[in-house]
Amino acid sequence: MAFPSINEQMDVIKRGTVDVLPEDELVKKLERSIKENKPLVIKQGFDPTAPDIHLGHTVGIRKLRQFQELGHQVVVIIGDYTAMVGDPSDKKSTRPRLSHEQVMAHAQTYQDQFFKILDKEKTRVRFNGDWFKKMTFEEIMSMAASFTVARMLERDDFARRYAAQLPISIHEFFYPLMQGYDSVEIKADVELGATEQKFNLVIGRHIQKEYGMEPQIILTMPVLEGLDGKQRMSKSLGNYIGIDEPANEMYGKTMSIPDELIYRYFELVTDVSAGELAEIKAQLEDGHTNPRDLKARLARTLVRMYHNAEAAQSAEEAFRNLFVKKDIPDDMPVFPLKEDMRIVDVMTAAGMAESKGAARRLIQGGGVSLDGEKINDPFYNITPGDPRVLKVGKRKFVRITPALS
RNA sequence: GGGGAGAUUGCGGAGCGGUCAAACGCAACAGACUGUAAAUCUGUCGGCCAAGUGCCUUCGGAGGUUCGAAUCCUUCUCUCCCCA
Repeated sequence: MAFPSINEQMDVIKRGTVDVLPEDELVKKLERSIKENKPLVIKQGFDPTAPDIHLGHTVGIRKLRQFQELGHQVVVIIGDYTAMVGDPSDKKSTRPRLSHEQVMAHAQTYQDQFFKILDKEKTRVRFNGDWFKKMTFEEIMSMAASFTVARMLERDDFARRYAAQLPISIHEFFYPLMQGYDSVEIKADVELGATEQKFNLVIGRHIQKEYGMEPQIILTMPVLEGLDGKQRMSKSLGNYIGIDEPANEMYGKTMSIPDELIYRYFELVTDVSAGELAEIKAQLEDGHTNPRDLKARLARTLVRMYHNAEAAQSAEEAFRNLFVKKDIPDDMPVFPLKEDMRIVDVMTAAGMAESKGAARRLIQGGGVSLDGEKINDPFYNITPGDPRVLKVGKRKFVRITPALS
């Protein structure tokens, strides 16, 4: 197999990348790979702590995909053992430890989703439990001996937690060591991770040296901000776009990102070419283009990537009808009504409000309408007559129909 | 091993015997304005009841004192700090 030239490879590798450390070593590795016609081993680890992959994860996965396209060997590590520790990076507290069963179940759904982006044939998947569960205590001690507490405490989050008098459990110190040891096991040439992973990635270099290996290159990718534009995209913060989400959801969520993120999303999570990227950037800055239109293009692009062109088209139409023309959506959940019910009861029963109190407050706050008419009376009675559309907030709709009994 | 401090409603953080479902800030939700963007302004922010000086659950867990406890006592669990 012929590899592209060093420059071509570096251009691809550096798109969107924050750090390549050290860059000259990477160039050397690439040179050697071309000379010996041998692919580099590219590693990225994933904690199967949450079962859904969202756009934030795809930043790294897509970089792996690019390496595959360049002809290199991608190894995805499922951190079944490390997940039981829980990565303390960027967390202010100890994560709950997961059971091995939970982890394995998550791992399966993870893999299904990986291959929406990665080429399955060209990907090796390894579980780090494969080697960790066989380790003797002696081996664990020698691994632990390769690193000092002082260096461990240099790490930002540990330092912060220590200073803030928050608990740090000993087992959390194992996380970076284990991740580093994974690189030893698979003889990684390059390890990819988010910027917050930098410390862990550097430890990988350190440990590889301890084990007499050539250290890996570390490549850090930015952490993608979520829908709120401030915090990292994450499932637990609820500000994410999942790659398995229905087309309309995906489109709508994309439209709600702040304008400042439009370019970043194009750069990090879509395939638009370098030329198009430059054009988008220019349009965002020229003051003539409505950022909304670029955002719509982003939304279409994403839906096309994870669904298809028709879905993108219809999601866009649905979005326009709903929010530009303020029509009601075509599809909405149906609530069968058997007998008269008060509106607050319907809202709670249909899952549109957490409690009757909350429903009442929504009504009093003017957030509820029935067939387009604002309802102000929390005791309003709905009768199972004609089908009616109940709207709560901006985007919760339910169609009330008489129950067929 | 010894001594000290602490655990409050999503988070931070007041409260230190009744007036506490618990100040304030953040987040969140709804409304106005918009481009389901941002910023700003307004309202809400434990649950239940046709809604009131109403009832129920909540201030780490379990007991106790008291007419009355987030507040006092005992004990347990967890955390942090200092000493060894």
